[in-house]
Amino acid sequence: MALTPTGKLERDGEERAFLARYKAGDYARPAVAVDLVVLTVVDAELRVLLIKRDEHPFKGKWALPGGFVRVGDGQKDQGEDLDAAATRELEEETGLDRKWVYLEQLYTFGRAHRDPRMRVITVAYFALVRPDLVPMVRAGGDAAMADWFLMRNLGKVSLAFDHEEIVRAALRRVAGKLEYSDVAFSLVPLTFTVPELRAVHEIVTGEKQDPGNFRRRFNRMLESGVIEKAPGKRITASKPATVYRFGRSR
Amino acid sequence: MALTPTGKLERDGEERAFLARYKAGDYARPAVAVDLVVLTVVDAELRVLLIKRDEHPFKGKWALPGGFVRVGDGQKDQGEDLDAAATRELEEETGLDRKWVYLEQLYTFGRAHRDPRMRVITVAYFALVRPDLVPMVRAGGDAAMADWFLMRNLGKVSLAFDHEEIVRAALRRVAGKLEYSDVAFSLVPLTFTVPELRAVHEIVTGEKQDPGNFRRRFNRMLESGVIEKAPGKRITASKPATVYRFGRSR
DNA sequence: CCAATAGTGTCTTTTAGACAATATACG
DNA sequence: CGTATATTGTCTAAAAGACACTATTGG
Repeated sequence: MALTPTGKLERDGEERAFLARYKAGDYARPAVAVDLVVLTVVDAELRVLLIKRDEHPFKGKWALPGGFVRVGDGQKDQGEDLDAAATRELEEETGLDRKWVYLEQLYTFGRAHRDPRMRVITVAYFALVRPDLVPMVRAGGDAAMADWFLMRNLGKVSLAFDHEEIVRAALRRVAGKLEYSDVAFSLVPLTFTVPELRAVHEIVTGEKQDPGNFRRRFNRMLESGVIEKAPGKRITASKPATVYRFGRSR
Repeated sequence: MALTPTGKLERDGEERAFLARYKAGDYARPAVAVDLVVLTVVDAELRVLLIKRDEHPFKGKWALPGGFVRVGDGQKDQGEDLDAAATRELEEETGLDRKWVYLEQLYTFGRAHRDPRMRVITVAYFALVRPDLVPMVRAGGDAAMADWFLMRNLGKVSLAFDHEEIVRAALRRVAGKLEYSDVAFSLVPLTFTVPELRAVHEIVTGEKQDPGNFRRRFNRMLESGVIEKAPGKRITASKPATVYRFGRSR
C-alpha cells in the first residue's frame, strides 16, 4: 500500500477500489413505487383523482395514480430521484406540468402484504391542482380510465391496496397545512375572491368559517403583501366580490 | 370460465389464479434502508447518536444508525413492516426498548447516488430518548463505535452519505412539533421541573424562552391535567423547583 | 445578608370567535 | 324594491410577549 502524505487521499483511493470491486449482494429487495394523491376543489367539492386498474391485482378497482421508481442497474446509473419519479408520474398520468402543481412528499407506506404480488413500499406524494387546470387533465396512456372522485364518497368505493388510508393521510396533512401555510392558494385559480378562498378552507377542513373573521385573516395577508388586489370584480348571485392574486414577492 | 352468481367471487378467483401464476419481473430494485436520528438532551446540550462506519463506503466516517429493511422473498413471506424495521434497528443499535422511546417516521430520502455502491432509498425515522435512559445505551454488535455528538458541532464532522441533511430535517421537525405537541416530554426524565422543560425548548429551538411566559403555558397544561404535581423538590443552585410528572390520563 | 432563580403579577398586543350592522350588487 | 352576500364593525376571550416584582433557597 503506497504511502501518501495525508492518509485521506489513501482512504479515498481505498474506497474507490472497494467500489470498483463491489458486487451488490442478491439479498431480496422490495419494489418501490410512488403514488400520488391528486386533489382539487371544483364546484365546491373536494375531489381526488383515481384510476381504474385494468390488471391484477385489484383489477377493476380504483387506485391512486402511481408507478414504480426507475432504478438504474449499477453504480453509474442509479435511475431517477424520488421527486423526479413523482413528477414524472404526475405528468404521465395527468398531463399536468409540475410547474403548475403543488407537490409534496406525504409519507411512506410499507406494510408487508399491502400488495399481494410482492413486497412493495410506496412513497406517497400529494398534489394540489387548481380548478382551472382540471380540464387540461387527460388520463395517461397506461390508465384504462381516470376519474375525479368526490372525497365525501370515498367510504363507498373500496380502493385498491391501502390507498384509502393514503388518501385520508393526505387529507389530514392538507387540512393541517391550511392553518399555517399558503397551500390553499394551490386550490384556487390565479385570481380569486375572499369567499372563494374561504370556500376552499371550509371544504377541505369540513368546517364552516365565519365570513367576517375569515376576512380579517385575509386582510392580514393583504397587509403583509402575500396577496394583492387584482383588476376586475367577480360577478356572483349577489354583491360582486373583489378579485385578488398572490403578491409579486412569491 | 365458470358462471358465478355475483361476478365478484369470480373476480376473486381470477385474482387468486393470477397471483399463483405471478412471477416477479427481474426489474432493477433499490435497496431500502431505515435510518434513525436518535436525539437526546443531556446537560443542557442537544445530542445525536452517531456510529462510526467500519466498512466502505465512508469507512471511518460517522453515520446514522440504521440498516436494510428485511424483505421476504415471496408472496407469502414479505418480511417486516417499516415501523418494525425502525424499532428493530433502534433496539439492535442502542439496546433501548421501543416502549420508552418516541419514534416517528420523518421523511424518505432517495436521491440517486446518495450511496455510491448502489441505489439506496432510506426511510428516515427520528427517536427521542429521555436523558435518564442515555446511560443504558450500548452500541450494537455491528457498530464499531457509537457516540453522542453535540448537535452544535455537526457542521464540523462531515457525516457519511446525506446523513447531515437527514439530521437537520429531524431537528426542524422536532422544533416544529414542540410548539403544538407533547414531544418535549420525551426529552426529560419521568419527573421534571418547569425550568427543565423550558431548557429543552430553548435547546431544541435555539431560542430563549421568557421564564414567566413559559410558566403560564405550563400552568395551562397543569389545569388541563396533562401534567400533575409529583412529590419532592428539585435541589438547584438557588431556590428549589417543584417537581411534576405527566398526568395519569396519558 | 446576598446572589440566583423559581414563581407571580401586570400591561400590551395579537388573534380567534361570536355576532350585529352596513353596503351593493342582481333579479 | 328585496334578497343575498360581501364587507365592516364591535365586543369578548384566549394567548403571546415584554418586563417588573416577590419568594425562597443555598452559600
